[in-house]
Amino acid sequence: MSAVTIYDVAERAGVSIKSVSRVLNGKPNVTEALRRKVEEAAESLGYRPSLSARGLAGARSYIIAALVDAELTIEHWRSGRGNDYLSRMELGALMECRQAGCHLLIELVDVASDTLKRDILAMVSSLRPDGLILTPPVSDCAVVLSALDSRGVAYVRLGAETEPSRGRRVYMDDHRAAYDMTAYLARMGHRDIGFVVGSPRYAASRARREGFEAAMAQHGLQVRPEWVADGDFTFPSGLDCGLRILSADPRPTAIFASNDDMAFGVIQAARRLGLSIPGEVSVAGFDDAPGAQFSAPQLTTVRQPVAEMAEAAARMIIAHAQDSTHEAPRVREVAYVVIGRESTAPPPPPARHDRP
Amino acid sequence: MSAVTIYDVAERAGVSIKSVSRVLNGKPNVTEALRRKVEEAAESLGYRPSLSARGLAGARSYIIAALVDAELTIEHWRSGRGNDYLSRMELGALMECRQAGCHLLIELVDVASDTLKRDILAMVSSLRPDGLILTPPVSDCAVVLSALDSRGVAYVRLGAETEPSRGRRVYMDDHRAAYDMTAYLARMGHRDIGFVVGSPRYAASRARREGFEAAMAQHGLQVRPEWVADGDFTFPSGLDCGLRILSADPRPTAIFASNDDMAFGVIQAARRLGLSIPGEVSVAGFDDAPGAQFSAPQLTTVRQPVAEMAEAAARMIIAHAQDSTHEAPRVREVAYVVIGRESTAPPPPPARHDRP
DNA sequence: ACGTGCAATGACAGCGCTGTCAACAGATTC
DNA sequence: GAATCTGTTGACAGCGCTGTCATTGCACGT
Repeated sequence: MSAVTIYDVAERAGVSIKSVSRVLNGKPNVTEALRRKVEEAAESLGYRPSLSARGLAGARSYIIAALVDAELTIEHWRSGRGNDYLSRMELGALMECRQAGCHLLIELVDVASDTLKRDILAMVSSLRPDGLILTPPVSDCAVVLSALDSRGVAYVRLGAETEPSRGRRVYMDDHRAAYDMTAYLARMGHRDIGFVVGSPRYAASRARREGFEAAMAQHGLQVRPEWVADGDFTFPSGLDCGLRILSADPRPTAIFASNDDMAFGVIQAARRLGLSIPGEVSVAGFDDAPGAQFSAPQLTTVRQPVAEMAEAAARMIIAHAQDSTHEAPRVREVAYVVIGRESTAPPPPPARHDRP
Repeated sequence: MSAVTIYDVAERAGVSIKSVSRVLNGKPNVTEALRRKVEEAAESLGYRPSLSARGLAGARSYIIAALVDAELTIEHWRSGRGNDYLSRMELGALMECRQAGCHLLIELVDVASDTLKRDILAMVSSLRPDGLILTPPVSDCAVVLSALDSRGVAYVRLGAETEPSRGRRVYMDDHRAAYDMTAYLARMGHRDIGFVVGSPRYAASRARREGFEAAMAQHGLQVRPEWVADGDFTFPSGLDCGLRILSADPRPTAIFASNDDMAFGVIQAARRLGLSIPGEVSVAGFDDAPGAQFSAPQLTTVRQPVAEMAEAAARMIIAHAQDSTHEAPRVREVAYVVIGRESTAPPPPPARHDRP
């Protein structure tokens, strides 16, 4: 009826609870005979140590907490949409936790709160997690980082751009990815390329824009202000920006949006304006959102290996928790993939505006 | 530097730790003066009780664990896709947890494991969660339910169909939803409707098929075996089933797939066979997946309020944890919405096969 | 023979809370 | 005024583990 404790196992195996503890935690200096006895007893009783008791008594809690932006979450919740990034992050983290006998806890953080520092400290002292996985935009929040640093809590910043050498970090090169996508369009023959900027809350937005600009400069192409619009990563903002950019005269032959939702918006805008895609306008996105391969047309985009990033992050935390003396790498870059699909094609023959 | 404990608060407020505990847990029989003193002290120290200590000492753990099918998760992880259902579930659960000061923990469960019962018991005694949210197909797994029942752990079954009166349950009427969607197609004028069955691992698959069949019977329409194919909720299986059904002669004028991913597969199949949608074939899905509104054409589907379901589930658990004597409702049905989009339209004029 | 060193094991305290129960004050009764 | 009750507060044990340190047993050297 009631739960099995370490005392039951110790009694069954005829040893002290300390020995049981040692065996179950893989501590050294245990004879093979003892190990077998304990393992058998534990196995036959279906014993698993209490998370609370371990957390309270020992240095480790076997908990990894993922910090997620509350505002973003509320937004998704209100609109009834899932969060693909978050979901993929969790999958990766879960796979790693499972192996290591850790537990994944999702925690909301309001980075706009003026008690943010307190909130973080309170959360940390309440949970005492083995480590934290910070998702964007939390991973770029200086207040959070300094709060965690002050407590010496291990954390891994996912997709962080600012203060690159602070804490542990697993990231993708957004700058280079945006550069590559822009170059991809340029190689196709596009010279007039528009850009939809992402939300300023995310450091990645800036990196993507700068990557775009760098590629344009590198290819001797001009970034025209009327072909650049500020979105906020949502579909409506993409629609809006798309309408604005495509109403310009002359209009670009390609538009690169900072994420897929906005790219869908741009596609919608083009449709409203009677422009065919990719015939008259090419559109590229970023993220490889779930809809990207079912959209009309299928969307050219950049795929970010979010699950892989989270796995690496969880692994870093677990390695640190198991042996904090052994210095493992604190930074890891993962590879992105530019995925060419139907929404991009060479531009129509230049007939609209003259070039000497 | 180190964490704030209840002792610090008690000292600051000049009271015993027990009084601090009472105030912070909202227990009765505390004078206003004491309450204020304690609250001030706690506030000024930024105190938050240790999860582990509370869990160990008291009856509650302030942990709600969501049980997720491991196989499903691994599948998603391998293919690099997110899990929209899971994501929306979490959003809802998180919103509720946040309010109640609970923490959400995601736990993988392998329902195919032959040590399943042990696994569940071990998990429960290790975590001692206030309650569990069971997601499909775990919510329909009898072994899990009986393991939990034997320990008296509170759980809420999400979208469960079998043994309706067992445990707490939040569900949507899949049968009626499928019925309604079928009726929607019939009202449009379709008489020849195909169906793609979902994975037998999910009880919902059966409910949806039966809803479809009931509606067909009700409308005097015949279910032709060659127009029904067994899928497994994946895109490739949808493609496969789509090809099979649409190659039949005669072929149906509409196909209703048990979920959106398979509907996308059917659309792909139609495209390969040179059939226009919805001109020659109408396609309907189920779930309102993220891609459904960006697909070509936009997909007619059924929307399930997953976040709302999870919210209700979390609320049930919290209510029970706070006061297990007060008997709250144990079953809750939520409303679905049939969303008509571009992928369905009246059938083409009957010219292919005769009817007297 | 005896001491020395080291590996294996156990005794015990204590992590930070909550539950139980006792102590005490003030109000109410006869 | 003593007895009783009610509401408020605190002392203390103990939840199930891990960390520290003591103890044991055994191989080795002299």
